[in-house]
Amino acid sequence: MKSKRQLQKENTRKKILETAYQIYSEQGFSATTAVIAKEAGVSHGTIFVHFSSLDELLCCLIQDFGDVLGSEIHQQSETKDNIEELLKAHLDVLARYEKFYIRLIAERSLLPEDARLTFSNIQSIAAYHFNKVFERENNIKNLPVHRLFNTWMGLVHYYLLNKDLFSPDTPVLERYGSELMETFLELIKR
Amino acid sequence: MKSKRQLQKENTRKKILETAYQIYSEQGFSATTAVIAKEAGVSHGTIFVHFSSLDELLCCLIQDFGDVLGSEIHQQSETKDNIEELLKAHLDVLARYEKFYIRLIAERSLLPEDARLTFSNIQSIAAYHFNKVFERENNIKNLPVHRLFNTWMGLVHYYLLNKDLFSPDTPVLERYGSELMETFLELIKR
DNA sequence: CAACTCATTGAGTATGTACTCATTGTAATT
DNA sequence: AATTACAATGAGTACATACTCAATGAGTTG
Repeated sequence: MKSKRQLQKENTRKKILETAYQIYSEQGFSATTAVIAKEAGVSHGTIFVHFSSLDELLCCLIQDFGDVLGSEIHQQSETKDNIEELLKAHLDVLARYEKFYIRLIAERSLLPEDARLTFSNIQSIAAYHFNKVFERENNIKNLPVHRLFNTWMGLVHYYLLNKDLFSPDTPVLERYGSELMETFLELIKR
Repeated sequence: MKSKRQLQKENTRKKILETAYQIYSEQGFSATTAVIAKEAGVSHGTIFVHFSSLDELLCCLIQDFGDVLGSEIHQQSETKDNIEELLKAHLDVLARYEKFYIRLIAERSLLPEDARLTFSNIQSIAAYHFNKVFERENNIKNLPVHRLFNTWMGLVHYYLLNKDLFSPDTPVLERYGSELMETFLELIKR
């Protein structure tokens, strides 16, 4: 049985993480502790009671996010056994976290080392499922699977990173998801 | 006839811009004025004699760079009339400015508005030449040219942005340029 | 209910960095 | 030669932001 205090502490921590997720999604990772604290409804100092530094908060957040995203991609991909469904599942998951995911890939170069690892992990999970499905397929271009995978990732990320050009107001994947799939499927067809 | 003073002033300005280009290429755009001044061998305040703010320096630099890169891509592409040569010319130019170009696409989201426009212009020039060459070609997949272009750009940028994974020590395009071309050419083949 | 624990507070500190400006020395002008 | 113009200087300022810590008051314990 948890005491009232423990619960409150956990709630505060969770509240900070959730708020940071929202703020970072909207403003990018240069958002300040002051903004996060205010929005979370806690005092400035409280953040540093729960996290020893901004970097640690960032790492926890991205780690958590990576875990969720990774497991979602895994789950969604697990049951798919044709390429089209796999791509669709992939895009569906990304679409659900689009804003944060864009920030992640757009500002990756400025993030702490740990955060980049998280990102690599997500890629690995996706790559794994790609391999499984693509190897079985034989009506596609004869290219190493990892090159096809990189082409797909490149295409998706290119649209996400250039959201301001492609789709400034509505989510990119909502608007262009099917076009991306269509293009890729057409390209890999033998 | 330019006076000694004018010449010195122009030289100093040029020196600052060149140094900034080098420093930003190595350290990214979060490098400080102090570092640039020191490396350029001028005092801190001199930077602000020539540029009213860091943002202005950045914009001048990126503008100049965009002009050079754009005109090089234009020149190199002008004479090419088959896809393979065009892709090669494109990669050759990018390879020559690889470090700076990577910083540009990696940190684009944090750059001032003007800088992003520059980037769009470069893309437009490349897109123009793509159109010219691709329209003539008829042994390729039946997809709108802009989608093929985006696929190519996505693929190239994906490798550049993940240089730390693909090729941490040597330039990415030197190592993977031909693989990228080969992949793309195979994909678009009907 | 008294003593104690501890999550929270927020004014205060430390640090980093863009930008200023009075001063200086050299080139241009008279 | 004397005067003026001005490029360059660098110590100093303003400001933003991560992080600290003594004080607080509600929760827990005996």
